[in-house]
Amino acid sequence: MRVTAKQVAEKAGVSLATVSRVINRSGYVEASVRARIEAVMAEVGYVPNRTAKNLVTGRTKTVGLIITSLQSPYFIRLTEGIQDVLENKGYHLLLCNTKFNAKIELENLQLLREGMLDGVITSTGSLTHEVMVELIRQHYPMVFINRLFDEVKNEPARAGFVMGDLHYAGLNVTRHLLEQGHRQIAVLYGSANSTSNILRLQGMEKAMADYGLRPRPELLRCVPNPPELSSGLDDTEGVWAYRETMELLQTHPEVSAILVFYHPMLSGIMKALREVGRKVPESVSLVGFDDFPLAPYLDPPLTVMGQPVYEIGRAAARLLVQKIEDPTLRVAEPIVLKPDFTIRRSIAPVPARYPAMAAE
Amino acid sequence: MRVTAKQVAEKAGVSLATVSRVINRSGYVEASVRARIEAVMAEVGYVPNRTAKNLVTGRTKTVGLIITSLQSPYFIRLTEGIQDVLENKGYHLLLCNTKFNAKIELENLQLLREGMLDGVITSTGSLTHEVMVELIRQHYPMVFINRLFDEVKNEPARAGFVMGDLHYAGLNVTRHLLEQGHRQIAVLYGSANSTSNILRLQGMEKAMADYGLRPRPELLRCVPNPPELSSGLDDTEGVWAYRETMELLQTHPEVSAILVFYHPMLSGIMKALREVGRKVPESVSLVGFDDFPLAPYLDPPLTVMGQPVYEIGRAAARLLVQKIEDPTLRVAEPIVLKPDFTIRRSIAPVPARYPAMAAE
DNA sequence: TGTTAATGTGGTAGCGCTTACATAACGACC
DNA sequence: GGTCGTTATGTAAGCGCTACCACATTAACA
Repeated sequence: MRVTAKQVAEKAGVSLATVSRVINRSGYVEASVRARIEAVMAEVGYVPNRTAKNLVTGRTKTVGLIITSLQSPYFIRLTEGIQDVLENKGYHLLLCNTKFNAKIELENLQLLREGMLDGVITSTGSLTHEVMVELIRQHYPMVFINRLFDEVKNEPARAGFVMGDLHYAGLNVTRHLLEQGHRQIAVLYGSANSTSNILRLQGMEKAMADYGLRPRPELLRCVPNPPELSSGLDDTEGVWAYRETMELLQTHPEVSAILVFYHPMLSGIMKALREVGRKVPESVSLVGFDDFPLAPYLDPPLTVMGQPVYEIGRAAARLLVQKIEDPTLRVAEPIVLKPDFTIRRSIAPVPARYPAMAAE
Repeated sequence: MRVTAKQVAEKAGVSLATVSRVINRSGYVEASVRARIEAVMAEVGYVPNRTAKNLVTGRTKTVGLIITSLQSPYFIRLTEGIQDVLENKGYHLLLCNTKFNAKIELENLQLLREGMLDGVITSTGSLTHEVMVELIRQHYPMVFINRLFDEVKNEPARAGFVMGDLHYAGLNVTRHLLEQGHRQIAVLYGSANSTSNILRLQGMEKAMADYGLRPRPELLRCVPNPPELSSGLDDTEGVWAYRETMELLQTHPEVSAILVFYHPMLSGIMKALREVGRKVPESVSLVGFDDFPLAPYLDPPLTVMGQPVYEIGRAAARLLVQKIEDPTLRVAEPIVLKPDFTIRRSIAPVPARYPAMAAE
């Protein structure tokens, strides 16, 4: 039924080894023999079995990418960067979309242990922290995006790290808002305890500290637990964000600016703002993190603090492939890329008629 | 170094077969023996090798998804639907983003032949038509989204088809515009000769025919050739769409409505409209195909003709898994799902002051 | 002529697992 | 007591390929 290399060998009157050499262009094969074998392969429609090859080489030329959502332009652009690199290095991408569900994430990490993946790139939060540390210690090729592991900082490992300078990002956005008179700054983020959000929040704290202020914990809102989220509903994250924003605005109408750390929440936030009649930017300023093509065409055009996401993706993929192909390569310093601030119309100074927003 | 099932067997004092039975929960194993084996597995940190299993079973529990872009909310939502189903059936997703590059598409289809994929779902255009037909004839499990193959219509095959009713979609949008007085309707689409675009255009033709009109070919604009596109540039499709739209508006200022078949073009189109001072919807109406969370928050809120994309994805994945697991299952009628029209503010009647737009 | 290196080909041992198939013990049942 | 079905375990034949080693031939050069 399916033709094997052995059958090709018999039909061409050569050994299996020679056929293998032709397939992989390895070793020496006389031109005429190669031609004969290739003719036979074409004639019988031979296709090599990749699974068998994977078994004997111990490689699959496949890497896993673990993200939490496909609705975020950040993950999308990241994926594009990664894929563009993988593609021209001959690797394939197995996509795992966790929707903040640790079980799904663990199942896909298991594929790394099971030898189905040569390596993994993760850009998720802290749900599977211990397992990650364990895998790093076992020297599996992994690259983490916007995430660090203090536990293994000084251990030899094949793990790599690529980051945007998120502390700087949080600091700059906050400073910009403070300069415009904002004091009641709210944050909506997707994942508690994720390195990226922690860094951004620390940047924010720093900027506020420079003004002798501190963020108000009740204005920092996070995504709910996974089971609630992964419902397959259209715009799940938006629906949640809508509820959270409504609650926020009703209990804290003094909020004068909102930082959106996680873009899938944007639709819900804007819906809530509309419903309660808070115009952007006249009555509330809005800043997104990470730019996307339609940001300039929103109403109003969205100001964003962006990372060079595509480049981050490329760097991550390059690093991972390096680490896969050279097992001796050990951890280097994290690769850090600078963010860029794109100011559009969704930010405005605090209006004088709302003193509560400027109150400290 | 890595522990194998054989080593586990030795250490537990049983045969390899029994270990395999424990791993797969197949056949009979005495409770005490099972416990002993499991204890050994835990002790030595045994992880089964998936590649070896794949080789002997001839299955990988992995399916490929081929799309043309990640920047389209259509593909994103489709992917989510597919993944949600695959996940709970224990399958994994290998993602192939072709960016209209036939070479990339072919390489990934090859994985199907090579046994690395159990099946494939495609949602792309016509670049690899012959190969698809060949694969269908060879009874590989495949599901096509918004695409039909007349050549194999009456042949037994494992191929499946899932579609939105795109003819109906094109017809309805066009009719709606005609009713508002529009006559010079332009279309910007991503892929020439793709079944979905052909169906939408046929729907459009039908609607116009009802008015005694026909679409003007010079107003129907398609994406350029692949090499031009796949540049890794930020918002590649948008940049192209910008150029195309500028050209369109300059040579045909009488255009009063634009249908956008491919969402990644939207940013470029809106940029062009802004630059030439064509306000939406006052001086030009805009309709997108397929809804997305931020559509209501664009300026102006975008009217869209949407498909139930998530459901299409789910149906496709279910069908594919069925066909993988039951090789005798043969082609059924295409699954067709109805679209839904969401009218927002980006459409308006043709203004009386622009007679050219209403001219036939 | 002998020595060495380069070229070309075959044999075959696995990679780590699943899966017949064989075997055997044990009740149950007539 | 013989036949059967059920439970439980082992033996071994591969799945289709790569990669190592052995061997043969030729070319190159002192």
